[in-house]
Formats: sequence, structure tokens, C-alpha cells
Amino acid sequence: MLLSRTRTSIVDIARAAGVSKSTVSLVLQKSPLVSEATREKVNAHIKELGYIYNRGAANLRQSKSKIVGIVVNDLTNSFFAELAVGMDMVVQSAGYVQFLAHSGESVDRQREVIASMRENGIAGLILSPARGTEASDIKALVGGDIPVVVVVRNLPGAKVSTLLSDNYAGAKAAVRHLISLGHSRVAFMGGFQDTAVFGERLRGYRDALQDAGIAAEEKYTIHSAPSRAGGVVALERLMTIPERPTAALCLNDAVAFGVCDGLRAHGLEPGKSFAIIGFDDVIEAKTAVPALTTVSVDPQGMGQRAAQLLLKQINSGQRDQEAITTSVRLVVRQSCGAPVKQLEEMA
Amino acid sequence: MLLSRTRTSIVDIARAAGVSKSTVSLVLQKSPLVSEATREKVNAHIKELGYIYNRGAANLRQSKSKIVGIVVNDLTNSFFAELAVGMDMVVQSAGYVQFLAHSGESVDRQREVIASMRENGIAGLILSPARGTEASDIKALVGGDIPVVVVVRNLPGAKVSTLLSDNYAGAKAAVRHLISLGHSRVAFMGGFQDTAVFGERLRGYRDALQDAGIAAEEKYTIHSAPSRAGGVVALERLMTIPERPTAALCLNDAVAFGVCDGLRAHGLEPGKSFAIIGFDDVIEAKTAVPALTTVSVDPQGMGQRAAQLLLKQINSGQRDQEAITTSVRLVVRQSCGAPVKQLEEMA
DNA sequence: TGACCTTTTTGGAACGTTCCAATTATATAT
DNA sequence: ATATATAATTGGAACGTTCCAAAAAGGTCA
Repeated sequence: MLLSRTRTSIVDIARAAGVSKSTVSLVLQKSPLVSEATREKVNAHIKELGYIYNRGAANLRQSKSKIVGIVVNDLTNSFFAELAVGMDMVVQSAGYVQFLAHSGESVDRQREVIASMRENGIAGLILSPARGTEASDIKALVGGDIPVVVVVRNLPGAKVSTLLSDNYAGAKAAVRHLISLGHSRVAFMGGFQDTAVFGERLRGYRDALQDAGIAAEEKYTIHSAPSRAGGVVALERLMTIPERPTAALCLNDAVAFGVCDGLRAHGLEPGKSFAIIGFDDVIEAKTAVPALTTVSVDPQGMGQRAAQLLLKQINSGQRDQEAITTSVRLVVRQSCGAPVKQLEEMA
Repeated sequence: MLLSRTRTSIVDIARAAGVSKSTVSLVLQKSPLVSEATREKVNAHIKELGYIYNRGAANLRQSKSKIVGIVVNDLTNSFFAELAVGMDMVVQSAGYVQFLAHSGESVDRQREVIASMRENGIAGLILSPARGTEASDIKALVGGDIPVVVVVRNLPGAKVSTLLSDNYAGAKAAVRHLISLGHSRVAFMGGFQDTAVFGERLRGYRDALQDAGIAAEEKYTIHSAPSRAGGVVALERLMTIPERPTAALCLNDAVAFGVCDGLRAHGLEPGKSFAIIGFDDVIEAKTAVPALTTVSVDPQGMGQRAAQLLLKQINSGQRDQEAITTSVRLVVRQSCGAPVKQLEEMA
């Protein structure tokens, strides 16, 4: 708990170098006011005494900080881990540090950790909200005092900036591609219906079918946990329905992998017996066998943009909300790939 | 950058409640010295004015903090992400917050971020070192001022506490199991030889062979990046060698999955045509097809233990180093599973 | 030399808290 | 009522910085 017996401060250096603490402060700030000679002398003593700048004291004096808070709903999901890494990159390069915490989809935990971050003086917050977060929750936590950027999951009604991927367009493009390959019985697999992401992707899926004059069968939409295990479960469900689909758009890549697992367990070959498209383009997507056709979201790039947006707002002091949707693109690989004739035969 | 026009402080509350700032401070600390009546009065004003405790100011006064630093070499690797989540859990529950950063295996970045954390007043540090980190590096950064716990990767010579998994025993058990299934040509796949983890697991692999009276063939040790993509590459290499092995212990699960991918690309069936054992037991291991036999390390539990160890040292002020190795266990699933006779035929 | 300008340096107040010693209020015993 | 113990409250210094106004140190020029 003790930070040190009492760590060496600016006045220790001042005393050692025979100058005033103000001068040492100026040296630390690389002010041009101080003469070359004293600057060197002071720097020598700084090095010698192993001085460590106390940014907390400076923050107190200046009523500002170079700390941002990042709260992510699930760090064990590699999509969000990549997102966090992207943020980390730009935050670090800007000379800031981050409190980075994992809410584990718990709004309680999220509330606590945001409160704690605020007490510790963050200058801004990036939030990938836990499932079930209300717009009013964050208003209560950060009442417009600091800029907030909400990413990935929309929080309708919250007076904050948002950075979302274009879920609707991505899903639509994916399903259009499946249709162009000749599929007409296309499922939408995975996810819980209470999330905004699910809703947007489902809408894209439906509209693509409708545009092609295909009626969207209710039974072809199969809910499950948005995870690999959930994908396995969803596939089991799918196998039981009559007029079984020949292709599926999955809520995300994790579900898609689970569906692949499930197909194999049934002796079916993903990409040959059944066409699959994922969503997110996690790193494993391209090395998996078969390589996963998916909608690429570039989570790392998204994290970078989110952090840039936040830093911009911090530095400009501007608090007006900005809503950005980042474009996505369909990456065609093997999992959707076989000629459709063959698929029809096997179904 | 601005934390607020000037956020409401303890004296604002004091003024509003008609008491002294000292009293407000006592209320905040839940001191029994203050009477019930004034406590309620003060708390009411705290709520009304939307007061936010300034922990930075308190830290300054007390020369201590409730912040820990966590630096992880690669957050996009789900093993390390789980590790971080484990730490997050106990850190948060203890009322601390964490600076959590990703070094991306760069020692430069690692150095910078640790320096930055120190300036921001961390009370302790947990480090999963970037590849190539020297013991002297961390001595330079934290000269015994604060407790440090090094996890996962050993840093021989560093005067810090360490928490490592029992790589040697795990690898040995895995190979012993393969031998008991009848395999005699066993490969060790993946990883770079300059890391401590690689060395320890390799040693376990060799000793298990030796104990069984099998000579360890040099050519059966195949280096590659410790990733899924690396596993694919390693398998390609393996396919070219004469007297091809019938089984392999992989450096970690990521490599093992890559090897599975590679086998499939060659029309071979992991677990049937070739036995595979991974290391780490990441979440996907049990849902993959075939389910991966692996050495379970429980990264989340390890993260928890690491955080507990650090907090203990912070609170006790003790700085003597403690070296813990956490035990591991072999989890037998399908990927190593088929009867050996069949494997021999196919090889 | 003194007057003036420029370059460097410097005390001291302030940021929001804690903590100590000292003070004031309240209760209890005589 | 006074004395005394106990409970509750308080002012002010301190933590390590920054920043302002002001002072000191050098130069230049008449």
C-alpha cells in the first residue's frame, strides 16, 4: 500500500541541484525559459536520484488528467479483446494511460467500475456496454461531465457519441451473396433478440431475402447464446426442422465455428454440405478449415477510431454527440463456397 | 482534458451542510466518531450536489494508492485475455482499479507503459513479460519500490515474485499418456526456442520419452510461431519428414488447432489419423471438433492467484520474493483418442 | 555610470484530500 | 452547582505539483 518510504520529489532535486522547485518544474515541462546549463544540471540530478514524476500531484493542481477509462463487456471474446487492443494502441501513443476493465456482461459490475474510474479522475470513457445497459445508467454515472464514446452496441437515447459497425448493410450483403450462389432456404443463427446488434443484423438478413422475393420463414431464425457453444446448440435445433435450410448467416464468427463443429458431428462438411457465413472476421477466421466467409468488421481499427474520437473530444472540450457507423465488407472464403448444385443434392 | 469547470469538493459540501471539511472527510471514511445526525445531513448534501470523491487528492496526501498495473504481452491471445479477466475479478473486488495494458510482445512498449504507470502511482505491478524481456529491465523500471509479480513466463534472475504453471510436469504427463496409447514416434510442435515456457515443456516431453526408453529424435521437434497459423506451418513441415510421427504434443492449444487445420487440409482426421495434445485448455478446447485433449492450466484461476499474491504483498508491505508454480492436469478428450492400432495402419 | 531591456529564476498560493492536536459540546458523577 | 470524563467537531499543515507575479541576473547603449 505504501508508495514508498516517501518518494523523492521535485524539492529534493531542487535542493540537490541548488535551484528552486519552480525551476525543476520548468525543466520537467521542457520549458524554453530555462537556460541550457541549469537544464543539464537538473536533469543530471533527476537521473541520479531516480526521480519519478508524480502525475497525480500535477493532475490535482491542474484539474485534469491523462487517464481514460475503458470498460468492455467481455474481454474473453476475441472480438472485444481486439477492440481493446486497438484502443490501447492509440491511447498509449497519445501519452495517456487507461483503466481497462471487464464487466462480464454485468451491469452492476459495470456501474461499480465506472464509479471507481470516475473517482480516480478519468478524462473520458469508452464503453462497450454490458447487455441490458440502459441509457439512463450512464447518464447517472457520468452526467455530461466527461466525454463518453459508446462502441459496438447501441444505447438508444443516451446523449453520447457512438461508434457502431454497419450491421444492417453487412448482414444484407452476406445474405445477398448466399442468394446469388443459388440458396433460397437461408437461416439466421445465434444471438439473443434483446440486443441491438442482433436486431440490426436480423433486419439486414430479412431485407435481403425480401429484395430477392423470398419470404423470410420465422422458423429459420434460431436463437442461441452468441458463442461457439451456442452455435453447436443452434445447429442441433436446425437439424430438426423440416425443409432444412442449405445455408446460414450466423450472428458472429463464434457461432459460425460452433455451427461448423455441429455439422461435423453430424458427418456434414461445412462449406460443402452447408454454406456458412459469419460476422466479425476474428483472426482465426482466415486460418480455420474451411476458412470462414464472414463480414469483416476490423475490431482493432474500430477500437482505434473510438479512441481517436474520445481523445478528440477530450482535447477540444467539445461534448456534442457524434454518431459514426463504420463500414464493413464481405470477405468471401471457403465456408460458403461450393457450387450450389452440389449443395442441393446433399440437402 | 478539463476534468470539470471545477468539480465540487469536500469544502463545498461542508459549506452546504454547515460543518467543517474535516467532518465531511470523517463521514466519507465512515468514521464512528461522527454523530448519526450529522452523518445523515452530510450524506444528503453529498448526494444532492453530485459529489465525486477525488481519490487522487487522497492518494497524494496519504502517499499510497489503490491502483495496480497489469501489463500483458498479448491480449488477443485468449489465454492471456482469460488471465487478465481473472486478475480483473480480484482486483475489482478488493476495491482497487487497474491500469491494464497490452505490450504486443514489444519490450519498448512494455518499458514505456510501465514507466507511465509508475508516474501515475501504481501500488504494485503484475507483468506477463514480452518476449525478450531481461531481468535487468524490470529492475531498472521498478527498483524494489513496489511489489511485482511476474506471471506465465519466467524471468530468471529477477528479484520478484513469480507465478508459473508447471510446464514440465504437464508436458511430461501428456507425452506419457501418448506413449501409454502405444505411440512411439511423438513430435513436439510449435514455439520459439528462446522462451522459458518452450524450454520447460520441451524438457518434459524429452524426459517422458527417455523414461519410456525412447530416444528423442531431434527432427521431431518442430519450431513455429506459437499461434494457430504457426501450427499449420509446423504441420506442413512435419509431413515432409521420413518416419512420420503418429502423435504430437503441441506447445499450446492455438498451435494444436492449427495442426488440426493442417491435417484436415491433407485429408487426415485429427484424433483418428493422428493424435494431438495441446496445452492451456482455452475455452474453445472443449467445444472444438474433435474436442482437444490438452493440459489444463486454468488461466483465469492463475490470474486470480497472481492478483491475490500481489495484493497480499501490497497490504503487508512485504517485498520478499515468492515463487509459486501452479499445478496442471491432463484433460483427456477426443483429439488423442483413437485406438493406436488404427493409427499405425494409417501412418 | 545609470537606465533600460531581455533572459532566468524564484517564492508562495492553490488543487482536494487526510490527520493531528486542540477545541467545543454533551453527558455523568459528585 | 462544579468537576470530570466522553463524544463530536474543527482549524491548519501537509502531500507534490503548477502557475503567477515578481525579483534577480545579465547585456547593451548612451
